[in-house]
Amino acid sequence: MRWDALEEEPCSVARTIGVIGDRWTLLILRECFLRTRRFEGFQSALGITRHLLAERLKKLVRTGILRRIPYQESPKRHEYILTQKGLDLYPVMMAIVHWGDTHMVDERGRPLLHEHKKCGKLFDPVMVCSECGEPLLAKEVTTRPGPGARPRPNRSTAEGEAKPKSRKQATA
Amino acid sequence: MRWDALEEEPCSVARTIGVIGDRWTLLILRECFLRTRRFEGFQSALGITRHLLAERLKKLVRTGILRRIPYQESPKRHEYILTQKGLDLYPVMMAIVHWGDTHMVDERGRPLLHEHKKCGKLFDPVMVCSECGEPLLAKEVTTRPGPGARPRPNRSTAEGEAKPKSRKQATA
DNA sequence: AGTCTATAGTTCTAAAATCGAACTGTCAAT
DNA sequence: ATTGACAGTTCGATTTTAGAACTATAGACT
Repeated sequence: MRWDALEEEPCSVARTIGVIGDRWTLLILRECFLRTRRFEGFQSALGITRHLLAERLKKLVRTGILRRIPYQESPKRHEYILTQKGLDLYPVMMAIVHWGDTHMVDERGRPLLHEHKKCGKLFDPVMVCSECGEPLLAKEVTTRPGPGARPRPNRSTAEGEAKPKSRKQATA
Repeated sequence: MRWDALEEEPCSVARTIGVIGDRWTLLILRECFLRTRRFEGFQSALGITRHLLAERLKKLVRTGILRRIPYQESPKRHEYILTQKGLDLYPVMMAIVHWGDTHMVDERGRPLLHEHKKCGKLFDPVMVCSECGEPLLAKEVTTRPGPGARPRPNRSTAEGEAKPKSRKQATA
């Protein structure tokens, strides 16, 4: 599977990953949400090589996540600003932050706290159901094919109720 | 920046990305949430090389996201099951799915719909504030250093109010 | 006994991506 | 004339990934 093929898969996860699913891109987006806007700002904050940074920024502009806006003439200089499409990645970022806060912090605790201007409190992000407002748990959700569904490539026999014709079952 | 260094950064995004922030790992996790559990199942669903799949599964087990559980003896065979830590990645997955559903679908529409067993309806995932329950928007959130904060490496002069000593301002 | 299939890997070489460092170019300030 | 800020580009060396073949165990089939 080549990586430009990802964007044509009939799967919203695969398509999204095709655009933002690499390490540097995600870190660049973190910086965007922390208000970094300029080449040097990204470079010094991340330690990314200039070569890759230039390439990733180009891709983010090409995919409509960032906009490249001039902030001065002579010499021409540009800032990279999140578009609405880019801002819509906020839940992805917050979900990542929150998982890290929950499972990856060291003894010092969280490096960053978030305050919701609307209610004035420090908060955690919670993923809820748009219909009933309850927090979402993986076990309480089922999926079904949507209008854009296509048959998945062979998942063969590896799935399901594990019917190994007559092998000794593990006791776990 | 080497990649094992990511997990020691004082940033929950960086640490999380150090664990799940590559393309194959995210796709493997998608499969996990779609109930794939076995080596062959992942391999045929994803088209990943067996070499990389083995490596990524090992890492996911090592980081406590998957558990490797025997399901038969002779020959020994194992399934890869999400731990609670892994299940907690559900909001990350759903945020990615939802962004893809919003910004990356083709004319056919969504490939997959989600039903919430609790309320019985098809839903979208919404990220809300744990304190007031309102949907979270990037612009309505401010950050402050938490107990685990450490000074960030030089973000130098690239930030802030863009005070180019006296250069011609762009008109944008 | 020999062969086939299922499953879960490991090994190897070639191709692609990334790193690290240096280099280019514009313009203001000194 | 030189230096510094900024935004890249170029290039050889290193690391990762792709793609294919190979190993191993054991039941089923002939």
